[in-house]
Amino acid sequence: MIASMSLQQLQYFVAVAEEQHVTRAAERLRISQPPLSRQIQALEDELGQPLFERRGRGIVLTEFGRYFATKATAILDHVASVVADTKHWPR
Amino acid sequence: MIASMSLQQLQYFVAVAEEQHVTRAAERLRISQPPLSRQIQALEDELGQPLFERRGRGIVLTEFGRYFATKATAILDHVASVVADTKHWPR
DNA sequence: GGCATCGAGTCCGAAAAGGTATTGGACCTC
DNA sequence: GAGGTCCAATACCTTTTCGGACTCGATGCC
Repeated sequence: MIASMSLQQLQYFVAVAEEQHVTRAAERLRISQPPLSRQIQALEDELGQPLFERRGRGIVLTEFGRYFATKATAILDHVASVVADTKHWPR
Repeated sequence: MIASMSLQQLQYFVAVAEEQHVTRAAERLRISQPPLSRQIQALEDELGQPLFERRGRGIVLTEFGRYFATKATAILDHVASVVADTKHWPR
């Protein structure tokens, strides 16, 4: 079992990582800021280490966060390509 | 956006595909049979085509189902390897 | 026909996700 | 250095989703 990690969490995380800004990412994702903050925290709990440094005003990716962002992006790309492939079935 | 497909759905589907039996898969997944049937239906709805043929007693993978099972397994393996990698951070 | 098997349908309770309002800390300006 | 602003975190509540118990309908077996 893959713990409880979800694709949605990965999408949320990548959005925040790209924006480097929770509130802007929330707008992009069309949800409000608090649930997004909570999902990021939940993901950090699952991974056992922080993805962002909290800095009074704003957040910054940790080194681990940058590493994980590339992994998360790869997974999402993989899923997207599978979904795209299934559109062309039967081939 | 990757629609609403979830890793859990993929895990559920792969379990059913391997068992070729919803009730047994449900036992393996430690959930009851009705929610599992519903998740499979939801996945079929998202994909727009059936993964199994219903045969009064039991189910059988469609050709598309077999194809998608390989894709789903690959995604889950990918995710599992990423999770495993993160355990070894920093490296 | 009678019975066992198995997935689907129904209904309800539990858990998870999302929203609004607010707080607390940090930076900036004057 | 006090006030204002920005931004994420927290508290609290609502809504949606997920899971469980029970049942039904269909099928295969004797």
